[in-house]
Amino acid sequence: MSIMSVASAEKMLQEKRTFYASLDRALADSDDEPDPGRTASVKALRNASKHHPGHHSREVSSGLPRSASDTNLVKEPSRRFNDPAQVERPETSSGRAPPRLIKSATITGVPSEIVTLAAPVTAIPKMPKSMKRKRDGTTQLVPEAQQIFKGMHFYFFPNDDKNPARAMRMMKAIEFGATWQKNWAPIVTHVIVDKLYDLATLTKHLELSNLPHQLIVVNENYPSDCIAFRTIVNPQQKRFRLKGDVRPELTKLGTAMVAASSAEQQKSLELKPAGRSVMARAPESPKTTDEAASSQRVTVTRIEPMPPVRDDRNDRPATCATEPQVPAPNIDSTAEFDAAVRQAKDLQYVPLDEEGEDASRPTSSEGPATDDEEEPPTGLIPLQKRKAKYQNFQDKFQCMQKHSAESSDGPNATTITILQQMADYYGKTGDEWRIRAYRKAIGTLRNHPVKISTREEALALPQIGERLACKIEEIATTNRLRRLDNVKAEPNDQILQTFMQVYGAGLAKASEWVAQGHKTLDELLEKACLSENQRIGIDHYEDFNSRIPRAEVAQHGNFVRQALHNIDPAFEIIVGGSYRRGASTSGDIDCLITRPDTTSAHLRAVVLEQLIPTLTASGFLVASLAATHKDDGCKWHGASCLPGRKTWRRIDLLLVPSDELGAALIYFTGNDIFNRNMRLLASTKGMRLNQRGLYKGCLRGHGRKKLSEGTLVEGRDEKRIFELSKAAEAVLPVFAANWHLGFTAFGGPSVHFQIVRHRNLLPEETIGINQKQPYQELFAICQATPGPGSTKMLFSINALHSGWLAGHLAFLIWSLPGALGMYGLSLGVARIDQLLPGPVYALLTGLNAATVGIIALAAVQLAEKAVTDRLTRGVVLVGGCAGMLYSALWYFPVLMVGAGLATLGWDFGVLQRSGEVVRRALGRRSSSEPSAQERAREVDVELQTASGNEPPALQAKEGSSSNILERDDEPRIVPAHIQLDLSSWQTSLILLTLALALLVALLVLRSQLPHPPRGLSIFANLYLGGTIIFGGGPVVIPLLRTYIVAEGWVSSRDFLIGLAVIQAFPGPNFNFAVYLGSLAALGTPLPSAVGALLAFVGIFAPGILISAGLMGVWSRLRAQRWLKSFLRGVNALAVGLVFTAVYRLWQLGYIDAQHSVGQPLGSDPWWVVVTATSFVTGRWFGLNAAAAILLGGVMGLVWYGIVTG
DNA sequence: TAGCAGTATTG
DNA sequence: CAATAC
DNA sequence: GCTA
Ligand SMILES: O=c1ccn([C@H]2C[C@H](O)[C@@H](COP(=O)(O)OP(=O)(O)OP(=O)(O)O)O2)c(=O)[nH]1
Ligand SMILES: [Mg+2]
Repeated sequence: MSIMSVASAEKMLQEKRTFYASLDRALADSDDEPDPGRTASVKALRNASKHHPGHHSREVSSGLPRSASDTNLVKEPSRRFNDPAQVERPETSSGRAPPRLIKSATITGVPSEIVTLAAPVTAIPKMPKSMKRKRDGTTQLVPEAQQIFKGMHFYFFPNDDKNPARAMRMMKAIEFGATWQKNWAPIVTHVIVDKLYDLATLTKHLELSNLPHQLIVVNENYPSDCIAFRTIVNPQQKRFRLKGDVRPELTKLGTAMVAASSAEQQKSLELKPAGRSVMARAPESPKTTDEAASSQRVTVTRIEPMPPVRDDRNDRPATCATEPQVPAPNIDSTAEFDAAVRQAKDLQYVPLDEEGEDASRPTSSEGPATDDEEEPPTGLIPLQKRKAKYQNFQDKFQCMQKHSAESSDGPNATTITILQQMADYYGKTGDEWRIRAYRKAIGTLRNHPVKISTREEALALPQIGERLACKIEEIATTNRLRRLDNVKAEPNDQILQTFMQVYGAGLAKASEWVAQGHKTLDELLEKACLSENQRIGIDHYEDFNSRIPRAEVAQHGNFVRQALHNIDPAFEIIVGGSYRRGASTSGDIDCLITRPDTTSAHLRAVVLEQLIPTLTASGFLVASLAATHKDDGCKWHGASCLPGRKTWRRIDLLLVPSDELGAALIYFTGNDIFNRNMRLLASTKGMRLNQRGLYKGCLRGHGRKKLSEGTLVEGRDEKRIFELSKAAEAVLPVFAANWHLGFTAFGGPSVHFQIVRHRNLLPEETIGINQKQPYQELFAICQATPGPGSTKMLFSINALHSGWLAGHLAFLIWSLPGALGMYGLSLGVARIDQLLPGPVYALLTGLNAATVGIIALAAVQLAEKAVTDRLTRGVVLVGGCAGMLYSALWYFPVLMVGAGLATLGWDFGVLQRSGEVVRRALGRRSSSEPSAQERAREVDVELQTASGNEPPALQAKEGSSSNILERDDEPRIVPAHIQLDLSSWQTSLILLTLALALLVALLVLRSQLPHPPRGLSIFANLYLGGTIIFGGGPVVIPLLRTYIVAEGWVSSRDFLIGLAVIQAFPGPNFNFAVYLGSLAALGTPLPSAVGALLAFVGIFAPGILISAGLMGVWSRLRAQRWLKSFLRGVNALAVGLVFTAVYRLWQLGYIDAQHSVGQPLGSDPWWVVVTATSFVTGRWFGLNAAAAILLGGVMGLVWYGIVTG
């Protein structure tokens, strides 16, 4: 049976492969080129191109791919006479029809002469500014066969060439055979509308009430896509639709045709029309690349291996960006924060073999490490700047990618590299947003532990939609992507690429240059019109595009610092940017200049009038590229050059008044993506983050903000409170703030946290360190271990910075007040016993009802954010049900482990099914021991088919927690003192063993003693609870109920009273244990204080022990997929238990004088109202938890008043 | 169907 | 204002 | 190109 399922799965895969293959063939056919023929022509072309270099260059200068002409040479001459002439392209939909259709139409079409007659010669866009057509002022058309727009008449809107980009498009369109109709005429077949305009504007402009139905109206993407794919693509695609175009998709007539002709693509991958097959144009590519390479003056700089600390490497390889989401009280908060941090910090570089890999890493020539920035695969660094950042170097090595990539990174490495290349392609021409989408998708793929090979799997992942999913499937099954093949080897691309890397030139300028026919930088220097900065940029192209070794960055920094100190020693300078992030090489030197208690005016005065002149005079500053002149300006960009050296370096100075330092540090430490994510996060919280501060009350109607409010930033008085480490200063208020904001809003505070941390912590931690990394790891650890997250975080940070003692101290300060309060409460409750006055019952019931609402809210949010794939949802369900149906001491750990194993088994099953990698290992297993593994797999497959289209997709959404960081992988240099070497692995081992031993000992002891003393039992139970509670907060409740109430130590009513109160108490929810411990000691010889203490220690110890222990070995563990997989299940189950808590509390929340046991809240509709109110206000009205609960209390009292009065 | 970070400098 | 940059 |  299982075998069958496997077989069928395999068969499906096979089918897919053949399907793609046939698709290929089909496309090839449509190109009139049978496969073998294609290959042959390729060869021919190669030769041809070798023999006619001159020809090529000329072609290039016309701004279109040489390939055009090349292809033409070899391509069937038959093409020559069949010219489109689609003046009256039949069915109007012809334009919408995919390539093949058009081609056939073409053949039977009217001869081109007619067209020409009918359609006046095209108008010629005048290229912007300096752009002069080299040859005879006429646009050079591509060879006829390539003139995909032949017979088409374009009307642009706006129909002028003022905008260079548009002018560019016009030219291109003309080169490819279209005409530009300067005036509106019936002959127009296509209207190309700029993105900015909508349909209404267009129709108004044309004074047509409704457009001719055969007229094709598309946005500016259309011509470029057509050109990119060398074919007429379906203009109906959404991405070509303009704003406000709500017209029905297709005319009736068109529908049929499109449907028929594009069936294949639709069905397959919705590949956008894949155009001609790659090969058609392959020939020129060799030439191009050579040429480009030489023209590029690429400095092939060898990267300084910059052997950062060795041990550092070992320790941080990687980081799995994606920690299992752990439910935590501050749901969004930790998650989002974590996400942002991750994003910013590099997470996952996961060498398979850490040690071995490290050694060779910097230059490891084989590994297109898929990664960017500082790790060019071969020792050569194609220069690249920020803009080019995502670019890959291995275009040429695609064939090799598979292997190297596959082995060097996650299971989806291959897919990722290819997607990267797609992104690169779009990066150049396409819209930035698409790139953003690709980046995000790549990010989630990277974090995904399991190979994604089907559309459905992919679809289930966040940031991956229909279209990317299709692409992913294609890549996974064929290992390539047709579109990419088409796009590659676009000859001008290389040049464009080169041009775009000159400082001061971007896409627009570079395109312009290319269109003018420039091919080399030198040529630009002579002939093109350049801005001042661009000239410098070209003069120092190599300089500016080389990465700067870390040491040199520091030297530049010191140089500036010294000069500054000569002027005024109170100035501080911090080298930011990638340097501060710990990169081993930087693209520039980012200097942040500040001075305590100084205004920006003063800073500016000093820097601009003294520092810069001085440095310039001394020959250090050699160029000024952008300088502030305005009063509020605060930055200076230029170039510097160390004495005795000749390479110029880009240097940026940022002047920062002291009260903006925190925000400025965030900004300048960056990683641009991190910044963008932080800012996005801020905006979702109704705030605004920029380099000066964090503002709130930011309204965004359609575009802008209104209220800017005081900076929430500054560290302020929290310092007074805690004399501990700076970290404590930074962190505690955050958690405090977090509390106030309730457990649903960490967003603000997390931003706050960042700022405060930068401000207080960093300046003294010296420059040049990456401080985020360790924190990020701490978060990961705290999330992945049981116990209260925030508490562990606090403890760890302090321990890290100031030693164990400080860690404990901080922990006590954080949790003790609440614990004492709870203890006090327990005494009160114990005394009062049954004698509560009526209003108190009402109050408590109100609190309970509201708490239920809040917990339900938490449960829902957790479920939504942390659990997203089928399996874990199932686990949540199981957990919830299982928790409701039964509960016992042993039960929860078993459930947890079971859930962990389930996800583990699932992941393995999936791996096995789709990844050839694991197959053998598992196969071996299944043959000898068919049961377990095999069965698991079988279930998978069945589930999959049964559920139709939505198979596993593991560990998807990661919520915000994991993946914001799409690009992250700068190697980092982290100073030893800030690393997580807090514990060596020996220490770790000891701590972990201790935690485990204690657990075992307690349980054994307790079960062995016939009458275990209450104290021991309390401690044992809570210790056990502390060991298995992941995520704290709500999760703690059902467990404590079982472990304390079910034992009969504390009454249900008292439990509820405590629960209601703890919600409004500061400190961790785990303090609830103190209360319970105290009460549990009642009626035994044990003093209640001891009971409380035991409970306190018992509940906190395991978490602290484990997380402390893990710190030393975390970096090794995190890379383990199985661990992530396991934790995923555990966490999901924990979420399920939260639902259980909702149910149980609901059943018992109604306390009154008549009953000693709580009644269901449903017994009086009012409590339902209260619960609903707290849920709704918490969820949709942004009311924080504490407030919602208090509101519940008030409502309870109101009820009492009404009922009794 | 709009949104995707938020600014600063240049020409 | 658009382009480029951080 | 994804999300809401
Ligand atoms: O679009 C951007 C670009 C940069 N920055 C911030 C973050 C970045 O860290 C800092 C410095 O920019 P730079 O271009 O120098 O990047 P970097 O992070 O220092 O990398 P490198 O200089 O190594 O290229 O400015 C942004 O906020 N947005
Ligand atoms: Mg930099």
